[in-house]
Amino acid sequence: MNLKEFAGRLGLSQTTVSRALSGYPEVKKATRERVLKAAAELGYRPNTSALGLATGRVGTIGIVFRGGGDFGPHTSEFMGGLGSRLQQADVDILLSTVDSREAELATYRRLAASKRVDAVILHSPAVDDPRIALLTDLRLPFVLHGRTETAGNFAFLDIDNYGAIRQATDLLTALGHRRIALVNGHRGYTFTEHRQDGYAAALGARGIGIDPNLLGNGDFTDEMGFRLMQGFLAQENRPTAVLAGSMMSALGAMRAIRSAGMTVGEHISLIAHDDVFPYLSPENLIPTLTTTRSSIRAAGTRIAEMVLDLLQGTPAADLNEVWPVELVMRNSTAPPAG
Amino acid sequence: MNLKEFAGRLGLSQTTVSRALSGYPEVKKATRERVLKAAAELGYRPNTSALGLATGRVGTIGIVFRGGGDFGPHTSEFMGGLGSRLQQADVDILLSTVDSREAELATYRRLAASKRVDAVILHSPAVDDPRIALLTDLRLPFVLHGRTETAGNFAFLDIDNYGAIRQATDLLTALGHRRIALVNGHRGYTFTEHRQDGYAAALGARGIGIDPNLLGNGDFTDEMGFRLMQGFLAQENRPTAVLAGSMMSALGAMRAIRSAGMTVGEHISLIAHDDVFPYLSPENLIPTLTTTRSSIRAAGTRIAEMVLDLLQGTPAADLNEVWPVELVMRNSTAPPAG
DNA sequence: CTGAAAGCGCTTACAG
DNA sequence: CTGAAAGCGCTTACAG
Repeated sequence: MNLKEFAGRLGLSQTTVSRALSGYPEVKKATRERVLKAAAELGYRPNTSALGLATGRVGTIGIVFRGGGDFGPHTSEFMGGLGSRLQQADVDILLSTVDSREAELATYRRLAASKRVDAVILHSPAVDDPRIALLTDLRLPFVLHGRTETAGNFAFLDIDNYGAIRQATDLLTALGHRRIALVNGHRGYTFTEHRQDGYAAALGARGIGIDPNLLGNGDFTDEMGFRLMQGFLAQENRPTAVLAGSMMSALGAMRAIRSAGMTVGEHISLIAHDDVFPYLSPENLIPTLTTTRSSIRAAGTRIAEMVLDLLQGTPAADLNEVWPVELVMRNSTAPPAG
Repeated sequence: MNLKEFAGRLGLSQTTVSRALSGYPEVKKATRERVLKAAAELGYRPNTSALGLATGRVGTIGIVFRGGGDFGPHTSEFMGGLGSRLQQADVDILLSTVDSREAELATYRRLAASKRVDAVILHSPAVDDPRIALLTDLRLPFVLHGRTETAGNFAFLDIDNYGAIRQATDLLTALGHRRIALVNGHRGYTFTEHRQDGYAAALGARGIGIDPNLLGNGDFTDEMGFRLMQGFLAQENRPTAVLAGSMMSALGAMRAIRSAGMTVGEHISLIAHDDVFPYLSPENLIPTLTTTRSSIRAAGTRIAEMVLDLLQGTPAADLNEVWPVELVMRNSTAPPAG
């Protein structure tokens, strides 16, 4: 059923019905109520394409993922938060999958040219990220999950990765550890660099140099945590503590430690970064895990609000947030053994 | 830039340009090539809303998730497969998040009434699922991931959950196990029931009765696997083997077994269903895990093809597939301990 | 407070 | 092989 038919049934003009539905003030209260009631009863909804053509707004926010690796548990949590908040505003998410960085850029061009979305969410920023310039150029509004050094003012929400790892490393050095391994993300991403900076600063404060053999980079997966940890343990001068970039990496690291016949929280201390997965709690591991904690789902929710604000006209420069990260001590951290 | 401007630059009518872009045969080859080249150079793309209005097709497939629980690692893998295939056809995914079953039904009504999507993907079907009737009624094309007993012919892709668990249970009984626990999904879902049926059939074939105390239902999470397994182990007459519904449940079950001072593949045999997570391989666990294996990502890819076929006019009745599940023996299964 | 009509940017029968 | 024009279903200045 279209507007014409719907208005016809009510004996009103399309104009009045449209205004009643959009909550314009000029419509008599009784008329509006009648229209709203009928719309609910008959299930009338404006055609999205027509609405998009007429207003230039389509009620959709885009997000692009790289097909394979990107689509992990972190993404799920983030999308859960993002989606549930957007849904309250009747905004949907348009999800595009791409195979490469070039394809990602091409997708933003496509989305902008075809006016398929009102804004996009950017994620996993690199220190120097070409997407910022592209989107600015395309005049496609966006909110960045993370930060970048790229100039320009734009909306973003990041967590304090530097502070998180700085705190965690400080705890370990305070306990007496001097050989601390870091299971980090891929080089070049802002969060990876910030974490390494926090690590370096904490070690520097204790006069401990950085041993490149204790630095590992890779996906935040069980598999990669296992492999990197095995590598650390195979070294002559093995670490007495590890910082794991995610709960997944931590699971892998714990397996590697156990298979080497050692015990977490006794022979090796472990601190993990916890994005708060409802199905994988550090409280439930054995031993319970000391973590740096920040909910990625909450970040998704907040970013949804930020993008809605942006579309309402809030200046991007007013939509910048950096969230602190909490260090939660549990049983996986102890002074170095003997 | 819109069609009018773009056509103007080329000195052609909108009609001809539109036809060239859509690959209509009536356009002279030289003209078409000139148009295509210019479109690529100038980045011209038809406005999606206008295109949707004119053709009734919007190039978008919808999928609805329940905000909290639905959005787990299984979803990620599925979406990865779905998205990468749809992207090749320049089709995007519209993702809606809801809080309840009622809200999900309301969302399909909204999507249909506002013509926001060309089709939807349905997932997690219940044995008797009201969504089938609703979508049929709304004439919104759909492909179901899973099966249901509901009448009507519609497109679906499911895996043979019955056969998977039947095989797995047969292996355990053949090894001599008689007390076998089942960590299953929530009751009412088709896959849960099919799995339980396969389990019951295998036990029945050996004359073993079903002990309700060995049946557990819940989310496929580490947490739930841990809790259910703890419950099984706390029983007087504890099981000697367990079937875990997912790799996540298996991780939790393994932790529970270890914390009870027992060893998987020695004191307790374990078979997990593996949806093939790239970051969590049964080969890498200790011991390596015997699994029933079926890639949920591959299912997503295939469902993408099915929905594209459906929109091309393939009858839904021709789009029904049930995939076999492979049993892969590794080291977590052994005869019951003395 | 309400309505007739132009316009958003396409596609596609119809005419040539 | 190409084009002028109607039509898809809305919103919104403009007029009353």
